[in-house]
Amino acid sequence: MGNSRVTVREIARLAGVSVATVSRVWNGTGQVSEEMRRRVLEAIEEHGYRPDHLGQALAARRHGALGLVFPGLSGPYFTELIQGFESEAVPARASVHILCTHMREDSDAQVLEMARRVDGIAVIGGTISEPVLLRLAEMVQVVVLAGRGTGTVPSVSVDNAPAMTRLTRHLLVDHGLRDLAFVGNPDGSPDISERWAGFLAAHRELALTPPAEPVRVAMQQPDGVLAAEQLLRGGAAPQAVVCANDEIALGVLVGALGRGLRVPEDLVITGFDDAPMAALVSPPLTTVRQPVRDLAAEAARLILNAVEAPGTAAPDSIVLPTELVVRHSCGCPTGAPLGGIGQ
Amino acid sequence: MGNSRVTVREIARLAGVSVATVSRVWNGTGQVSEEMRRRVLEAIEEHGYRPDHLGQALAARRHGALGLVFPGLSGPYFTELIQGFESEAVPARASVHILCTHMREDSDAQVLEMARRVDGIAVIGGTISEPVLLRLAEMVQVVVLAGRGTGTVPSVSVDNAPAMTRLTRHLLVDHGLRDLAFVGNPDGSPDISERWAGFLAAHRELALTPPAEPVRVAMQQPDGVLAAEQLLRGGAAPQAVVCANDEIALGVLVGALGRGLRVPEDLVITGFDDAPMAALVSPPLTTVRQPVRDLAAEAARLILNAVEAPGTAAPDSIVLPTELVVRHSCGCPTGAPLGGIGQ
DNA sequence: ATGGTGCCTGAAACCGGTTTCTGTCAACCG
DNA sequence: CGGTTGACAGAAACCGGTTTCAGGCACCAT
Repeated sequence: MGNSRVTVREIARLAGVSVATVSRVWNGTGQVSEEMRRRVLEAIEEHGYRPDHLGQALAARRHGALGLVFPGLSGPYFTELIQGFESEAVPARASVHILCTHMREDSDAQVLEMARRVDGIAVIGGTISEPVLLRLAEMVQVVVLAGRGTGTVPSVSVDNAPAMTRLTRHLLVDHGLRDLAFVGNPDGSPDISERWAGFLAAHRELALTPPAEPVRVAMQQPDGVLAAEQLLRGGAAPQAVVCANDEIALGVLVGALGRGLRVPEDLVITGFDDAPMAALVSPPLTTVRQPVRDLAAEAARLILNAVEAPGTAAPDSIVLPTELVVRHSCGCPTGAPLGGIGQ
Repeated sequence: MGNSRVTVREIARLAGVSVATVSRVWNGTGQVSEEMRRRVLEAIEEHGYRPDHLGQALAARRHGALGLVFPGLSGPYFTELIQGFESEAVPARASVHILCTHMREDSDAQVLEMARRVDGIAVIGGTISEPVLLRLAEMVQVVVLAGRGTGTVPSVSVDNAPAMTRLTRHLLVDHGLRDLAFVGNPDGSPDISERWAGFLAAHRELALTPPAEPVRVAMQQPDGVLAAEQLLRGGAAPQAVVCANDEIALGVLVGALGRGLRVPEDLVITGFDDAPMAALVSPPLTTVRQPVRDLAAEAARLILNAVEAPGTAAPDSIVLPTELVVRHSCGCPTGAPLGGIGQ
């Protein structure tokens, strides 16, 4: 019945065997006679013995745990990341530790503290400084998630820049728009930085002048509403608002509709992520689909493999593909065929 | 320089002292002469020694970790929970493990597995069955978060039913509405169950007939869109849609606006949570504010205290207050004073 | 009878810390 | 001078597992 206080030695005593035998029976390693096995299993059963995780971990010099470090938790993007990460970790019997740095100044210490408790860590790009990242990497296996790695540190990310270039080109070329705004803070994360770069690149390749500055706001829906107010306040509203993610886009959409604008007739809006809501709002959102769950799952797999086979060279960085999803908010007719659009 | 491979005994050897002294110096316990302290600190500094967490935890018989168990991760509610929980755990030097059961059938085993790795667990109400909850409680400190406890298991929740009764009464009495629909699955979680109960109670106390059945959908924005389609499809649309949370409400709002309805003129919509977006949509959402972060922080505190002082009797269950937030989506004029409304 | 071979088993070492317990030594007191 | 006290240091036990290593034993071939 009872459970947590009973140890191997206790079980060994009760079964009249050595602790080695108990361990062998429990783990199914080595050779154990049928008689011994029966006696041990009986004692285990009767006292509800389960080996202490700390003891096991100490002996194995492995924590059986993976860490995930965020700047802060917000929106479907991060929840998807967590779940993708978990979907790989849990079957591998690794628990998932999470840490939100919130950009606190003691967050470096906290990340290093986490490193003492896990076998590997996935860090969301832009969350911690490079020196700390490197120190981390000499303690545990590290992967940068949604960002660029650093020499020894591999990364998993998506092809943000090309995707954003395709999307922007679609607006500039196929819809003939000229006055685009970009909403999102490129300094906030590598993802955004690359999307901003892709946005600029599309302008450059067409010899058009992009806006000098993005509208720098955070990544959540309310921030989009804020951005909409800022953009639509003066008379000089842009023709299109290219948003760094869907959440911002949904916020901008709410803000625009709230001011009586028609989308896409009066204002074109695009997002990034293809969040579940993107397809459901009116008008449905033109966006870029990225495999967020896969991204995190891939990161977890990378870490688990490296932990499993420590000798192996640091794995290469991985870039997952994205997909342009054209809906109605860019001005395309609803249900437009996707073929042949934007290159 | 190096770090992770160096142990107490190594440092002891290098400093020419015993391991006991190294431990005393590091922890600042006991009496150590200035000379010894200096030698030890020098060796520690030079080799970048940090005590192994597993060794410490094993000796202390404490993991220094807390667990958080979810059905699945979705929306701002859960991210707020995580962050509230973390805000208490991290300063207490406890790491946070998370587990999404996704209602998998092996989730019981996974929760029990988690119990071997943490000092205490907060379980979101309705996530695991009562027998498992009780088994869990004999292994570690357990708190039910947003749900009712079970005898020995304390809980932290909000006054869902009274709050929903107040909100419903506001619609029935102050706005004279008669045909209300409830969107949300009462079997999905104790929270929703209580809100549905509160909704029914308001009807009962006014001798009115509530709808026989709620519209059973999940808790995210897309589900609200779905519910809107379902409710508004036939000619028999209700006068008001009372949603189990803000996310559903925002989805219903999007769905309703998409069908050309005016809110609140043609359809009244209310939510629950007071999520950030609630105040920003048009019309702003009438809802109930609940202290989600505090809820989780309180749960973490409960666990930490219990772990700190194991002798103490199981703490009482805690019910945090909520607040009715009247905005425009219920039909009240924008910026209406809150005083004197709904009791 | 002797030696070799495999199968089982348990004592002991190990993982990396903390803590108790014993003992030394100097200072202080009568 | 002998005895008490207190500060300090280290040996060893402990936390709860796993794994190595050596030995006992049965069986078989020579």
